[in-house]
Amino acid sequence: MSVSIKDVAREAGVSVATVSRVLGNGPVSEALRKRVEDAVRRTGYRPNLSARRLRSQHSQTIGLIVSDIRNPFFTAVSRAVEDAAYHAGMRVILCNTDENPEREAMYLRLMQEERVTGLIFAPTRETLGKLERFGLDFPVVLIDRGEPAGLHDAVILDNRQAAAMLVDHLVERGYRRIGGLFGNTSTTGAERQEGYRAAMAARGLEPAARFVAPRAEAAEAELLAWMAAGERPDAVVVSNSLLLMGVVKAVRRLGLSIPGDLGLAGFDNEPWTELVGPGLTVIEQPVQEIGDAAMALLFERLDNPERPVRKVVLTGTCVVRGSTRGLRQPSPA
Amino acid sequence: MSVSIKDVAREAGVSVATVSRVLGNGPVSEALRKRVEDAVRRTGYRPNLSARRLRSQHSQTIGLIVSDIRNPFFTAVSRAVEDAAYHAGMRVILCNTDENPEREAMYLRLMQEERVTGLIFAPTRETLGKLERFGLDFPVVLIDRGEPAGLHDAVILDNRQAAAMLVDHLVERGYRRIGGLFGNTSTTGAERQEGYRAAMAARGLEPAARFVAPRAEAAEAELLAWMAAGERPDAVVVSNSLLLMGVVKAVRRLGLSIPGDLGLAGFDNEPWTELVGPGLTVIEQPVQEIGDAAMALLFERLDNPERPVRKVVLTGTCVVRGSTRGLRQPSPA
DNA sequence: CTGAAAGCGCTTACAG
DNA sequence: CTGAAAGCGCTTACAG
Repeated sequence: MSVSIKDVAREAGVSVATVSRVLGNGPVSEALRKRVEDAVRRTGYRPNLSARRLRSQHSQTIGLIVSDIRNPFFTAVSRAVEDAAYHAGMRVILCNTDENPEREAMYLRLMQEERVTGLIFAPTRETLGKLERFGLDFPVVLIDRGEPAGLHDAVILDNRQAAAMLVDHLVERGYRRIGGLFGNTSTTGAERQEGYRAAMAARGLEPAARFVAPRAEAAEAELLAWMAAGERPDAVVVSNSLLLMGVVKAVRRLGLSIPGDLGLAGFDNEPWTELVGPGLTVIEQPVQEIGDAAMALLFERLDNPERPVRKVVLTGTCVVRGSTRGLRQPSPA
Repeated sequence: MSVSIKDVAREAGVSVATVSRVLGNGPVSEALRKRVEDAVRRTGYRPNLSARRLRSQHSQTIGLIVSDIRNPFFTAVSRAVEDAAYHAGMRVILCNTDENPEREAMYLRLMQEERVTGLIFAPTRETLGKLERFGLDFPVVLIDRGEPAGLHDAVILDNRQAAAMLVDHLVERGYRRIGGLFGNTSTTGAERQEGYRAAMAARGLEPAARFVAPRAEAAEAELLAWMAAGERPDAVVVSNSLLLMGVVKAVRRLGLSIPGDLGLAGFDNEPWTELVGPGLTVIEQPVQEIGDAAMALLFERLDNPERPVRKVVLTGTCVVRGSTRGLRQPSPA
């Protein structure tokens, strides 16, 4: 079919070993190197990566398994990972699980069949709990969700502190009945709920946390139900941007004004959060650093498989916008 | 290192050929099949895909090269492609070019080295013009940008008609000085500009088209400059969602109201377009169908390399929202 | 149905 | 610096 290293060798009048050395920067005389390079050009030769990987036993491949690349947090992280990978001459296999444990299992098997060099993985709680059973024989770095185990290197945000920041900010702006809406599949949602709860307790306020599936429609429905019930919150903390979008939709349908009728603060500084209503107050994660740190941990682990497990905890930034400006002043009676 | 087919054969007391047949659904007696399956379980064997691909000469791999997976149009298309691919037992290699011809060239070479079964590609105009020089020996289906050549199968939107729809809609809503802002690297931008221009001419209106790099910041800067100049448009047609975002930012900075001071209509029905201001009027592309059609063209081409080149042209839908509701009525003098 | 053997396209000690 | 040869882990005619 396509031209192989043998064809190039014949064309250049050298052995295949010499061709291989030219391609791999081995020691070759200038004269032969020139002849081989010409032959490569004439034949349009392209090395067969499957053969190279098989023979060299190096896949030069990093696996990256996330819940959904459409989540801008993962989009940004994946770009950082890819950049670092290509810098190191490696490729990246990207997989979306939609938080589905069956898909996670399928992709973990794929990673083994591809003989990946290492894996960067944002698992569901369920899969995280039984990760050891997969018998992975390559290093794994967890991102976004590292709790509670200490079996793998991990890069995570201080989710409790970040959620608490949002609560503290809302309290300072005069909100008191602050509800919390969290995703129910990841450890991230659980940790943010803990930070929310702790901050509320520290202020002597009554927490009101709800959990939903990580989809905008679920958040929208939940908020509609919530506002229809008796105990309306005057502000809501939301644990990710998908849910945040659903909340904004619900607020629109109800004809409520932000921040006058409802304060709103959430996670992830996506481009659109600046453009919606008065702008949404959000926690910005250091996505570039998260991707960089994950790759750094992976390479260090490859260098030294025996080094103790390490967890890198990064801190988010609170980007304050109009959505938390304060409640509408009640008109004098 | 890891367990190979030989280890499984030894463990099961059969030949490697039999193990291979069990894995590949070849003809094997029930008794041996059972022994092999047990041995696979005990050893935790996972086939080596590099070896399988090399020997079988089937990579079972589809290449997908797009400008930026963060562009929700490509995100949606890629999900459709991946679903179809996994249905056919194939994997997908996804590459982002950022509309950079050098990256496109690099990835085209990679596709050859991976010996992909076929490629789905959204090229820049520059690369499209010299695609033949790469000597690709696998079928290519172009998406999003197929003009002008007829050398490859392609799935495209009727961009001229879609842009004309937006112009017609704006005219019906009373806008007259309708500007157009287009991306300058893809054929898509060029075609939408043609549709815009034709529709304006048909209405006897003066077109005012501007081209910018496909980034939000470029669109923002361009619109700021535009509104500062003498001839202000009363509405703008924008050729993609990245630019649309930049335009919204500029409008906010200028303190203009949509649709009262400026009508706004663009491309791609992303979730956030519903949430910004009064909602943005956009063209929705049939993304699922585009992905499906591309995969169908690819498989048909693999079945029959000799069939004539085919181009599938799909039509967009105009989703009308508040951003084109009409100009503010001038207050009576 | 089953096994022995060849070979996919490379890389890499091993000699020279 | 260079080449002949072995072998990575599979699949697939070829016999039986």
